Amino acid sequence: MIISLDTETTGCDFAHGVMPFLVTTCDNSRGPDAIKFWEWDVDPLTRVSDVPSEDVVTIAELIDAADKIFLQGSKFDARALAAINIQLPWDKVSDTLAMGHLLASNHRHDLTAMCIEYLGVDIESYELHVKEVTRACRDMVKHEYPYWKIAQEGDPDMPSVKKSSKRDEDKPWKNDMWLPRALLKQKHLENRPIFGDTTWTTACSKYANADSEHTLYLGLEMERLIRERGYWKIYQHRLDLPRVACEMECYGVTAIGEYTESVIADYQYHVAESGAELVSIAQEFGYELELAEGASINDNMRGFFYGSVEQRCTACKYTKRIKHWNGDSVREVVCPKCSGRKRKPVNSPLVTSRRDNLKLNVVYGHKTGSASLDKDAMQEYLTTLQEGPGLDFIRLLTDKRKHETDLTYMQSYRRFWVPVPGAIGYYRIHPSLNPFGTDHLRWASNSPNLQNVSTQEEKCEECDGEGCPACGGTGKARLSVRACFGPAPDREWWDADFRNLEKRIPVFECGEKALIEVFEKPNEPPYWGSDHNVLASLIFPDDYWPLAEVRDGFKKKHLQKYKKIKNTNFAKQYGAGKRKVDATAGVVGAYEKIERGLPEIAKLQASCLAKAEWTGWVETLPDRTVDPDRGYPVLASRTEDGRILSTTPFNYKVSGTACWVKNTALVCCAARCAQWRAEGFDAHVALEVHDSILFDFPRGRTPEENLPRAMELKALMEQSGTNLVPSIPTPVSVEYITESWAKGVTIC
DNA sequence: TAACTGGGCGCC
DNA sequence: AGGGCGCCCAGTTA
Repeated sequence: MIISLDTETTGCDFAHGVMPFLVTTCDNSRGPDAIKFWEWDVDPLTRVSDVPSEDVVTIAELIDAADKIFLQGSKFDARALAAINIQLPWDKVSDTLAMGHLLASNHRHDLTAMCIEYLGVDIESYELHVKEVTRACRDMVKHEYPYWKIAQEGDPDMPSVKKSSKRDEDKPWKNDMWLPRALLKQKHLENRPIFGDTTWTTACSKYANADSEHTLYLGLEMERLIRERGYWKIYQHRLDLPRVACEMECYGVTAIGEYTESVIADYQYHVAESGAELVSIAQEFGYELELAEGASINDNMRGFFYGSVEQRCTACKYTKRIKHWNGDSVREVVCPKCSGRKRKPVNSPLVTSRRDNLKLNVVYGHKTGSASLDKDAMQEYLTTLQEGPGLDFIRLLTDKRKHETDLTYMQSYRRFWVPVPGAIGYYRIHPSLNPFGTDHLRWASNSPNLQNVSTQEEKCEECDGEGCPACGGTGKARLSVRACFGPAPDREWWDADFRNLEKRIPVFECGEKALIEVFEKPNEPPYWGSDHNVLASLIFPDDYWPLAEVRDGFKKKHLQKYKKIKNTNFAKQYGAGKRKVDATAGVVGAYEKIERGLPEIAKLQASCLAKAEWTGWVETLPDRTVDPDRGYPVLASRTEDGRILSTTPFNYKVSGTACWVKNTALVCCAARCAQWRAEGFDAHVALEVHDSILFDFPRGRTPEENLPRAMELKALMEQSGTNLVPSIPTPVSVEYITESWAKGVTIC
């Protein structure tokens, strides 16, 4: 028997007690009883659902009897079922989300969109109805039962709920689909008039049942397509990912409470202090500054940067500030407030006053052409402005924005964390992981996203060496946000990074000689293991070659040029086009010089583009252990007018392949950890960040005790690269962490 | 008030 | 026209 299954829950925050309140299944008998569902009451005061144990038994038996189970986003259902003590048998699972990504990596992968794409069926009406009903109920509850626990931003039990979010799942009403049933029940209990109509009671179950029914037929159709296109082996292999993601999510990442709290307090103090200083500088200019929150800039601040125009009514208190920083002309008009009103028009004139304030030159953003105040633009001001209050202002503001960004991150970690039992002062964060969440093969992570934890450390400004009183001789004014995380007291972390993974893949695939030398002869001239040096030799040959025999010779003598080369290299890696490459390098024709100097890479890029323009997609390098003939298909991006976005095919192929390597490594390492756990060694995979994997081990008595295990995982990771066709050496470096994530010790 | 867009910034 | 993501804020619009 083949079944599909769908769960509706009271939210996404499983670590905070979220529960399923509806389970629906559909089998492939096509009979009248194909669809079954169980809907449970949710206590409106606690949001705990009342799940009869006989229902749990029935559902477990049904799952047990099934040969195959179709799920849309199996990781979510696995976690929901785990909350009612049902273990999902992963070997039976087929996931329509995984299939949707395989069949069309950059299309929408929600059930509604995929039903339209693959079945030609529109099931949106069910969702729209349940949305309408739920929102109406939420409004009623807000007035009549204000003490009911409906989903709201700021509720500590539902940290992922956001007022306005792009993700549907995070929207408040999405968490309250149990509400219509509860509200109707309450009204009935109180003998109060029933509202709405009979469809209200069933809106949620009808929606859920439509989901499970369509998941079944969608799943069957998608499996057919995957077989037809020859990706069956790859699909089977990909099905390991949601299971691993589920394990990682359940385990989570530990954070150090005391440190996080003290850094938050420290940053808050600094932000408040620099904020006050900024206001006072503006005051010297006679300008009433209103600072924006976080790293953002508001119109008031823009007025201070570029000059402001203010209009005041001569008769009333009306004032209007006009942004003239973008060149808007100012028309003098009559006051809109006290002119032309009901009685007789007064026509009070407005008085316009202009101020120059900081009078910065506008730095234009490259995307929209509008004025930009990002950190690049700020950097421009920092280097061009002369000493004075203006420069002070920019310096302070740059700092404040950075601190505020870090602050919001840390505050969100605190919102999501839960105490670690038995480890006072330690907390665990369970970010949601989506192995199918990007346009290529990277994983997405949210609530919170631990893939963007800042690594940047702040230098001590008063530092004059060893005996510095400000920093204790460390040279650091503040540790990075990364220091908020670390292993629990009886644990240790091993952080394994693929070295230059995305750079190695194309180089070894096409055999570009100079770059292979970089990787194979890291301690020899002329490149000394640095691909920056290769670019330097191409773009600044006259500067580079005389110094090529000395390690870091070019870097030391031409630091500014070296920095430009480095940025150019990064821009190139992420797919920058000709104009941007030339601009970053500061050399006209830099792009061509690179192309001529690295002809094999250029050929590979061209062939990726040609393939994408012909077929619309590229394939990652095949994996001989999965399917030696096929790689994973990744659709290229297209411009608005339908052409292939020329920068994406190569980039997608390379980062897709890199992630394939990391994904296969992750699966192997997770399996190894599971084996160790079965043997009594409690090892876990805690996190992945695109080309790195973080392992959480029990603390050894010495750093060496668990080293062999770490080396075994390193070897497993490295094996993934050699499984590619062609085989690619993918060395892994390993850090050992006992205190905080910012203080790793490089082992190899 | 909610939904949406744009800009900014963190990571790889 | 510099790839991928998530999150936050400001400002506009329905």
